[in-house]
Amino acid sequence: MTALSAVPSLAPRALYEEVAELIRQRIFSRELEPGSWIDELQIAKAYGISRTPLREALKVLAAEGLITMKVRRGAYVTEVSEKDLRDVYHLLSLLESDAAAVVAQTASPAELKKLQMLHAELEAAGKPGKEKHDKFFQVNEAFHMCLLELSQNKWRDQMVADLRKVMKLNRHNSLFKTGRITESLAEHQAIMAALNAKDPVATAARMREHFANGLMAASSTP
Amino acid sequence: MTALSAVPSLAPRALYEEVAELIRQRIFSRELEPGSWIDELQIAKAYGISRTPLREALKVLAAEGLITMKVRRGAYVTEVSEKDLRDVYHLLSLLESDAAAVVAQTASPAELKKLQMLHAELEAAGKPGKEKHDKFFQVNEAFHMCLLELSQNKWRDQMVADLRKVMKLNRHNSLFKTGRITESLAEHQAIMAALNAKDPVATAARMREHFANGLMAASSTP
DNA sequence: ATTCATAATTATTGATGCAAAATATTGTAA
DNA sequence: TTACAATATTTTGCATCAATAATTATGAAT
Repeated sequence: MTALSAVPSLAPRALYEEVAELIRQRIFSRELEPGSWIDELQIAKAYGISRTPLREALKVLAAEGLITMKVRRGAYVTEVSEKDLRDVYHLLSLLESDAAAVVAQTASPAELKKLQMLHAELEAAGKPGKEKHDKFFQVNEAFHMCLLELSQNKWRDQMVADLRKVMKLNRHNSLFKTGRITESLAEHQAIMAALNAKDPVATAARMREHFANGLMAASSTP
Repeated sequence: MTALSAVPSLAPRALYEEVAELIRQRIFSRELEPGSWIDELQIAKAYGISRTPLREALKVLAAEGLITMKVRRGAYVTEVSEKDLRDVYHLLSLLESDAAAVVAQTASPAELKKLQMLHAELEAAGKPGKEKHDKFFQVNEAFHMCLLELSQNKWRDQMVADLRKVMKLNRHNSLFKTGRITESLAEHQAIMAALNAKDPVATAARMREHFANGLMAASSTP
């Protein structure tokens, strides 16, 4: 679902956006390690572009928190501490559980069905034996993002998206953790049940539990 | 050669940062109105700078949500709808009440004293007769920001700061509203009491009420 | 007179060049 | 040999320049 091959006629993105996405992926894949310096000249040359759009892309990534700008010293991939990770996780829990409560109150039958379908897709992707973990994580993110969108608050969408990007900076990240697939599916199941019951308080509680468990899994593993 | 006063302060900021701050202020003062197009050439000429740092500044402001970039159409000051305002307010309430709960649990006596002093300053600034509303709003923001900082989550600090900037885009903004000074002081008093009692649940509840009242005041006034 | 097409103007976007600043290197002296 | 200073190189940051895309204006044809 990368927008790298986006149709230019329908979704014309500026070059700095494209470059930002490319660097994002290089950061997530840890090709660019946290703490490392970003060589503007080298990257510009590698991509065959000038430094101008590259520098604009770096500003965008800095605003997202993925890189840190130091005056007269250039751009560095952000290093996230254990505390940073906990802090960001706490905020994700807060924002997403609130969003889930909103959806429990406002979702139409069709919207609930859409979530149910994504959940089914998630269960299929999480079947033991299958080793398509990428698919699981992708659908998992789609589920969370769908819930977010249904809560109809674009400002929260943006914040959660940014926070999730920061989470991806960390190698030991429960959002990407294997081995918690079964538990995660059960928790999603509980969330869906609360949503179908249109119980905002229970939905928020289930979502908070989902995050709390994820955090425990992340911190218990070195 | 620049028209900007390049004061070499202790924390030297890049030109694009300075320019971003200047444009921020022009947006807050409504010199640049929401929806209006930002003339790069004119501003660059007015500030006596080139368009390169200006464009980087615009990228920063776009990330904050203050301006919106349209492909091949330049930058526009963001227009916030009534719904946007409610959405942002909702998030501020969520984030700040959670922060308050954290502070209720963790604040040291010295930190509580610092908050108490800011509260006293706020009461002094809000005394009827005095017409220094600017002072009141300034101390009010300082109080909220101090609480935020005490909750020790820089990511939340950043998000709240950005959201508050978006709030400032709106003219009818309860965060700046006069006439609610007395009520606001009483609510702050209640928050302080809950903080001193080290009761996180009550503190969060008082903070939520504070925001709910602020929203009502904002929406009831045209 | 209205509509469509083409040209011209205008504004955004990307490239290149230059100066200032910070770091690395080398040389000298103690 | 080590420490300090001066020089050289690297790199950021800003300015200027060129090209591309879009909008507006103008003209012709129906």
